[in-house]
Parts: sequence; C-alpha cells; structure tokens
Amino acid sequence: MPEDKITSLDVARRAGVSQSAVSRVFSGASASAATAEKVRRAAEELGYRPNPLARAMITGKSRIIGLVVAYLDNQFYPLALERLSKGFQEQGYHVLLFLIGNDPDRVETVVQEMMDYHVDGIVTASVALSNAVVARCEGAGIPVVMFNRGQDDPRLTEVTSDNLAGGRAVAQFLVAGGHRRIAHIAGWQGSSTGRDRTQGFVQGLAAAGLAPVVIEDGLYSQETAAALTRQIFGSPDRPDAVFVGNDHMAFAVMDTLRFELGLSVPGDVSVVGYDDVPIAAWPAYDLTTIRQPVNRMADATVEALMARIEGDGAPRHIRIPGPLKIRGSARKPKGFT
Amino acid sequence: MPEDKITSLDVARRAGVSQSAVSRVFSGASASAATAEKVRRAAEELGYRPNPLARAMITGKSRIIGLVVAYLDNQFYPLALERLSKGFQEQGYHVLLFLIGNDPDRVETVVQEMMDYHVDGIVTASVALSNAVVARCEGAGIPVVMFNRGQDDPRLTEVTSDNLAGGRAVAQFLVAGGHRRIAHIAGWQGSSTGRDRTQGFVQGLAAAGLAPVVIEDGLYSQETAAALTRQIFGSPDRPDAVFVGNDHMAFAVMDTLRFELGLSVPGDVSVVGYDDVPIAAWPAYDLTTIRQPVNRMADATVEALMARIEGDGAPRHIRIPGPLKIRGSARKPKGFT
DNA sequence: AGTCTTTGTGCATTCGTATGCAATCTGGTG
DNA sequence: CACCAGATTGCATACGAATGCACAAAGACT
Repeated sequence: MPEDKITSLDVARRAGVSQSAVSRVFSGASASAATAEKVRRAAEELGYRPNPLARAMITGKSRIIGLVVAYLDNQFYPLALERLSKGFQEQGYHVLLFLIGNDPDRVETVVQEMMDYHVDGIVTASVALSNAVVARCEGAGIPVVMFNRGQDDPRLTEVTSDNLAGGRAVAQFLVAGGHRRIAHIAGWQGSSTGRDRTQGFVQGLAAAGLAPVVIEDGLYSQETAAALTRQIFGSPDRPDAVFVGNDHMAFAVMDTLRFELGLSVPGDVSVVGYDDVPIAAWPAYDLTTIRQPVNRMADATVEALMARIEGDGAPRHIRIPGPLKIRGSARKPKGFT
Repeated sequence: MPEDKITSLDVARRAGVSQSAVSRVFSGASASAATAEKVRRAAEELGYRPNPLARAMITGKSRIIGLVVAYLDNQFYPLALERLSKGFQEQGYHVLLFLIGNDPDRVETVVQEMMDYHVDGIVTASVALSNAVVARCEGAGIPVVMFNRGQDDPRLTEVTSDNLAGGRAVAQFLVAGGHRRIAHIAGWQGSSTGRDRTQGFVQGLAAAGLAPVVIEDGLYSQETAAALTRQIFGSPDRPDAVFVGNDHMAFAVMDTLRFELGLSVPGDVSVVGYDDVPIAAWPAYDLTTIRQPVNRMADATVEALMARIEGDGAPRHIRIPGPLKIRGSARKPKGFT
C-alpha cells in the first residue's frame, strides 16, 4: 500500500499520459473513455487522491464552509450543527468550525480567518454580524447565511422560524386556556429571535385586549431566568402563566417554580417555552412549546448556501413555520389537543 | 479598503523588498528590524494576510486539526467539542469537523478526507478506529488522540476518565447505602468506556461479596434504557438500586421509574449515572453521578496533540480521575455528603 | 479525396508562499 | 585599512493541480 505523496504526475507517468490529462479526468473535464480508464486504473493502483489544497489555490474554491456558533449549551445548537455538518458533507463540502462565545470582536477575527482559508461560504448560527463584516464578505464574494437570526440585511440570506407567528400562537393558546395574568420571561432582546417572539406574543395578547403583566429579559440564561422566576412568582399575587423565550430557560423556570417556590405546573402556573428541543418531551418537563423545525431549518440553510455558491439565487429570507406543540406544562383549553 | 487578493508580492513591491523578504517576515525567519518594519507597514496598508493554503502546500503543515465525533445528542459531547475547539483556536489551529453517526465505514472515508487536507492532527471523540486506519495515520505521520475512548494501541494517545475507578466508586456508594439488590443498565459494551465502567462496578460489588442482580446493555440509548427499566423494574421483586452507564440514559430511567411505573426515586429506587452533564444538576433530576471532568479532559487532549505535533512526546494514555458527585437520586449512606 | 469540424491531448504557465543557495552588506578586529 | 565572520537579502525554484493555447487525430461532409 503505497502511502507517500502520490501526485498527479506520478499517475500520469504510470498511465502514460500527461499530467494535464490526469487533472482533467479528476476534475471532470473532457477526456476520452480510453484515457479516463487508464488514468483511473493507474490512480487506483497508486492510491492517488487529488490534493484539495493545491486545487483550491488554482480554482479559488476550497470546498470548505465556515461555520460560526456562539455556544453549544442550548441543545438546539448541537442538533443544528449535526444536521448542518452532515448536509454539507453530503454536498462534498467540509466544515471549518468556529466557536466564539459572545465576544463580538471574535466575530471579526474569525471571519477574517475564514477568508484566509478561502471558504466558499459562511454559516453563522445565532450570531450577529456587523455591517463591516457583511461588507467584507460581500466584497470577497463569499455568501453568508444566517441561521436562526435575522437582521434584515438584503445582502444576507437568513433562515429562521416564524418567531412572530410563534409568539402570537402562544398568546392565543394561553388566553384560550383562560389565563389573564400572564408573565413573559423573554429571550434576549439583543437578538432578532428574542425580539420577534416577544413582539408576536404582545401582539397576540393585545388582540385579546390583554397585555403581559410583566416582561423581563431572560437573556437566554438559565440563571437569569431562575432569578426572574423567584422575583415574579415569589409573591401571592403572582401571575398564573408564563411564556418563556426558549426551552432551556423554561426548564429552569419550571424547576424554580416546583422545587423552590413549591408551586405546581400546570396547576398553579402554566409554562410555555420555545424550541421544542428533545428534552422538552421528557416526562419530567413535558413542556408545551413552539416547535422550531431544526432539521428543516438546517436543510434550508444548506440548500440556500449551495445555491448562492453555485451562483444562482439572490439572498433570501426564509421563514419556516413552527407549530405549537401541546404537552402538559400548560393548562389545555377545551378543544385543543 | 483594498480587498482583492493582496499577495506577498504586492507587499514586497510596496515595501521595496523582495517577495522572499516578506515571506520571511511573516514566517518568523530572520529579517532585519528595518526590513521587518517596512514590510509590516506595507502589509498593514494593503491589508495583506498570508494565504494559509499556499503556505500549507509548501510546508506540509496546514494548521488544521481534524475532529471526528459520532453524535452530539449527549450533552457531554457538545461541551467537549466546545472546549476542544476553543483550545485549538487558542493554539492557532483550526478545526475541521466531521460528524459520522455510527457508521464504521464513514470513519475510513473521513480519515481519508482529513488526510487529503493534510490535517496536522486528528482527535476522535468516542469513535473506534480500525487497525488499518491507525496504521494509515501513523504512516502519514499524523498524530491521533482518542478522546473518551481507549483501545490500548501503543501508537495512539488516549484521554479518558478513570472509568474503572468510577464504576468501583458507584458500587461502594450503593453498598454503603444499604442496597443489596442492585441492577446495572450498562453503557454500550462495544465501547471501552461502557466496558470499563461495568467492569469496575462488578469488581466493586464483588469486593462486598455481591453481584448485580441483572446487567443489561443500554447501548447508550435512551429508548433502550427506558425499555430495560420497564422490564427490570416492572415486577414487584424489583431491585432497589440501579447504576446506569451514562447520565442521559439515567434521565430516561428516572423518568420511566417515576412517570410510568409510579416509583419514587430515591425512595423506591436509587439511581446513579455517569458523566455529570449539567442537566444532572437540574433539580428535576438531581442525579448522583460520577463526574467526568470534560474541561480537563479536553485540555489534556489539546495539550497532548500539540505535543505530538511539535514532535515531542510519545503516545500516552492519560486517565483523569472523576469523583462521585452525590446528589439526591440515590439514598445517601450515613457519613457521606 | 480533400476540407472543415469536433474532440482530445500535451506544453507551458499559473496560483501564493517557502526556502536553498549565492551574493551582498554589516560591523568588528588585527 | 584590509579582511573575515555573520547577518541579510534576492534569485530561482518548488509545492500539486488547473487551464489557455496550439496542435494532432478522428470524424463529417461535399
């Protein structure tokens, strides 16, 4: 098994053809059946594999996708990452992963590094992009798709679920359940998802002539959510329902309600989340929530990025609807199932 | 802001030096202070950044690490991934991520693809490697570190927690708690972690003159674990304690015990897990478990791989101890806290 | 049979950086 | 002031594959 650095030239020699012939066979350009056969055989025997780095240098296409994620501690992101990664691999691309925490400066650095590697495209998951960064990618001809975040930039492709509609659906559901004193521990208001869910929710309540008795920003943090829960539900005139900006915070809210405040869910308080991560279906939580279709969102992301790389397609804003998933953490209105 | 393809030659011209001078300044080779200054200034003005692909072609070093993971649905892995990724980034390396599910053939393919990209090193997380694959990496001079899995191959560096000791600790704890009828829903016996934990556990019980009343392979699957729970704890002469091969299965076990079988944990059954993922600390589970120090394991992995890339250091087997984390899901022996 | 296409092939060059070698320069020393 | 060691620098080439161009071969057609 010959292992050391077989180049196209080696193959060419063995097949009795020129190096360019080998290149053409492997890059799909025209070649006669006879030549192709000889080349393939020789390549097989030598264990030749084209060097993607060399190829990238000439063509400018690396077949690498840059993937930027802030954190992985919300189950939604590992799942998205999994699907995205597999999707790109199926398309013959590879994934260069960057985890940046929430340091906005890191984004700059990281985008720069991706451009150094001549990535063919970039996916950002729940990461905001400054105008300068977007402009730079645009200038370099690198398409960018934002996953699960929107910023209304016409140069960007965005894939989100319909957070506005989701928020509204939660409002309707809680109202239909007879709740009138409803609190909202919101998703981080610095993010489009957080804002949209809140906005939809407020609209939905308004349509019923109601308003949240309290709105606080949970910052997508379990600690913050737990603290807010103590504050909001610590007194006797507490609300009897709460819409929480994502599932992970909702779990913290439920735990705090049940194990610290001794309240029953949904007996004393109805809780609704957002995401429908797998944990939401675990019996311990059995959380009513809006389903974000991760897989469909990831697939759409892959598809959209591929389209932009191939050249077809302008930036689009893709919004995927997410149904309400009714479970046991919130009082069920009659007629709902 | 000049954005298009600035090369070292452009910088050279502007700085009035040769291209090689530029190269030397950026690759840390010798250069006079004056030249370096001129070059840096010119580079700065032009917005020049060295092309890592071109560099990789010459040097054979890509500064890319290949990272292979099977799944991300056990919270342990996203956390590991996060830490590993950040660690490598701090060292100036980049991470090419491969998710392979549990298809053993994918490993072959994926390793081949990593070698195509001339990765400087490979980390596999909970993935078994065939001898052929190990040999090929060895032959290509690419160091491999296995994270959280061992296969006693002297050519490989492995980082695991001390699963044997962990299993033993669980046995001692349960015995000290007065349990005598103890079941074991094991981690996948096709993995070293699963086998070692089981072996340690059995040894630990044996030391007290006991043996598990039943051992079944939970395959690291929640569905399987739930099904086994029904089977094992469905009859009146059920065990009063169970050691589960990892936390994620333990959550399913607890849910099944409580919500399907109507049993109390730890009242009727003590449950102990393995990993101490963050969810284990959530009040709904409050799971007693063996802590796998993810961060320390990841740091050790980065460090070990770096060492091997730099050339120093032979393959090592690194075993990091993991303490028992006592919470509320298992009866506490007197004297333990 | 002769000319025009079409298809396939090889030659030479290119991508952007690193590096061996030889030439030049620097400063120190006798 | 001449000379030498050491430090810098530029030149040319290499890494491995892709591609424009010119040319050769094969087929199409009158």
